Amino acid sequence: MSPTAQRPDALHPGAGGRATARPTLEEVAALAGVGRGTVSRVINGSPRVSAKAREAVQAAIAELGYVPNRAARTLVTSRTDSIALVVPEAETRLFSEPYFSDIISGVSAELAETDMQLLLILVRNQRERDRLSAYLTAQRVDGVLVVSVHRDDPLPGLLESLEIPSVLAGRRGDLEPLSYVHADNAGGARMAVRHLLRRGCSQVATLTGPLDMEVAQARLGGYRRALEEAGHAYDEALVGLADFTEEGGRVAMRELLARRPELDGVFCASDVMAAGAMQVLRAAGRRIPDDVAVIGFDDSIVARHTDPPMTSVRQPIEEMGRTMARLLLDEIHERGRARRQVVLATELIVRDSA
Amino acid sequence: MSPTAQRPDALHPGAGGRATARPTLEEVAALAGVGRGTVSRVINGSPRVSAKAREAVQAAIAELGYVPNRAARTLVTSRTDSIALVVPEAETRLFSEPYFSDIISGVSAELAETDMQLLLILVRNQRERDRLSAYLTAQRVDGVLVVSVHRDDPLPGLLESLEIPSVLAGRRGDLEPLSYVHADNAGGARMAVRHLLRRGCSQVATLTGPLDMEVAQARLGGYRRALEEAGHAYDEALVGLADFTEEGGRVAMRELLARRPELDGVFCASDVMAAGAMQVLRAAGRRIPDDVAVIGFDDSIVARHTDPPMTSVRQPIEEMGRTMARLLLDEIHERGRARRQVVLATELIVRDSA
DNA sequence: CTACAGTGTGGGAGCGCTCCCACAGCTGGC
DNA sequence: GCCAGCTGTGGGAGCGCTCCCACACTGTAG
Repeated sequence: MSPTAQRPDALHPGAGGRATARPTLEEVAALAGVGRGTVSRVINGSPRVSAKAREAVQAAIAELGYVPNRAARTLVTSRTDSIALVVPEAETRLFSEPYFSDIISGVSAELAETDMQLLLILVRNQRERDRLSAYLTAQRVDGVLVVSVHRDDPLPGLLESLEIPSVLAGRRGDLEPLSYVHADNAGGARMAVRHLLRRGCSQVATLTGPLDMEVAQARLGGYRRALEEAGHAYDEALVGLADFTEEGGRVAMRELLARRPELDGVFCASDVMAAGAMQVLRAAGRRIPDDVAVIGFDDSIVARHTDPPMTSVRQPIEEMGRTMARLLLDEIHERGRARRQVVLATELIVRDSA
Repeated sequence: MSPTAQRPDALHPGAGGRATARPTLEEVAALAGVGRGTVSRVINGSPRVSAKAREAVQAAIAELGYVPNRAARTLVTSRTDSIALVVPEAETRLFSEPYFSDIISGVSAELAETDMQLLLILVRNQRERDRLSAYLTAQRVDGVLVVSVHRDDPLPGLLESLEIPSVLAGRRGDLEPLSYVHADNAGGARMAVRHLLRRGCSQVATLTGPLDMEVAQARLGGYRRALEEAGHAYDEALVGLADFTEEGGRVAMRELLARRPELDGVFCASDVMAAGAMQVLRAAGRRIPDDVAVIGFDDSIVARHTDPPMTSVRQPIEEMGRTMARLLLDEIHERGRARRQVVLATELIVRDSA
């Protein structure tokens, strides 16, 4: 709420040549020769309207080009018919490209069947976080989708206490109380590492994401699991802590190479990290995949353009978006039902880098 | 407006354990010992309130955790304090990655200073186009931003006739009546082609975008201009019609190579097309840049990951987003003012492909 | 015939705000 | 002492809907 200069043109109410005032429900009723209640019933699909009245109303609506005023409806129903997709912006940068837009695609595909409108809200600093809190508190949406969650993010807690229907992409931990959809990160990582081992790699390293994110933890967990299953000892020196970014991948790869020059395989928890790692490896004179095999995660557009094209773990991102939307709609329509939690399968896309 | 089952839980009004009802302005007034008008004035930053009253009101607001009900405000002011960013989804796919999210970044950075909320609306088919029309007609936003426009897109026309403040990213043609922001596409293309010529290329081809888009036309125009300035004849056989996509780039490149095997430079109107073209060139045994120099457009993430890294024309996408938002806010606040049209400079980022 | 359920309907009340009119209190000039 | 001109204030009216009660009008049963 900015404290000043809210209405720069308060002197000219309705000025500016805005098109003629929109017809109201009252006018439709008058034209159709019925009462307001009947028009409302027709608009909202109530069955208790005679065919004759319904036709008269529909004709009047068509003639006047009537469109209901949502604010008025919201005021009385306190439904808004819109849901928010909240994106911690730092995240957008990291996951970059397709992840973000594929989620949106999926969500909006699912919403297409509905009257729900999708709102996008970016949050990248404290100021915007506060604005969001106010926004949510003002009940301006019927539900919230949150893309990617850090363990210490206050937002899910806020959503919980506000009792706003919400679905997370990913989760904070095993005991996530909110609904969520996520990919089988551990399984995908395990698959990737097994692929490397099967290929004959004996010194498999990994580049992780930020470990305050459950995704990153899960992928690291899958890596460990695959090694253990194959009887390899877990070697901390083979674990490079990074942050999902390309630059982070480069830095961590360099350190890894210094610590364990003999490594012959790297599982990276994101494609862009893998791309960074591949640059470093090539600069160090390693051939890919002959000297070092590399696998990424996400199967993003980057994976298809590296040299050589990158083997990567695909997660069904658009499907995740669809599922999130579906769960959220369920939760909105039947308040108080149990939380819903869905895990979707991942898949290894084999190209030339491993 | 779905005609059925609008209110699945009409039987349990207020059921579901939603948190206690939000306080209203009336309650704030009662607690502060003032009238509704005074509270409203405080909230809206009117100067005509005594310090004493203001403090009392602010204390009451804090105590009750009062947040104004936007629907009620919208109902009376017919301001919504939100603007829509409309994305023709097909477009998203093409421009893919950073373009889209950078625009959003810019817009939302500019909006951060404001009370305006950003809504994202995807339109990918006729059904969604209709929904959007209804949405806009219902005046649910104060203004509209449209990302990338085809010459025959009905949306700008609709915006014009609805007299909704709006700003386009790009334009339909020279005589665009709506406000717009776009990059200097012709200039960027010209720069790129001049770079190729200066490098010694004598047979410079181009891959275009879909020519029903002004962007594509402008980039082609810049290509022609640079050739003419250098005294080269315009050779239609060197122009490959494509569609901004990678696959389109591959196909067009193959045809180009068949028609003019002697070509030694290619200016591509998008990075992904350039990436596709590079694959085809390499498959045909041409070395890049030695045999054929390649330049892309957008300087997207793809450009940094091709082999060799791609020279590309950068447009200041985030800045475009900021500017669009700024123009739109201006237009919203001072209705009836002239349309605003801004062109931002492009820049050639030289890497190894040319 | 009256009683009674079941339909379809009209319209009052009210959602939570902003707008604006009326008015109280307080100067200061004549 | 009065009147004008300020401030600051309270609260009525009304934005365009939905909800729901009351009521007319069927028909069928008692």
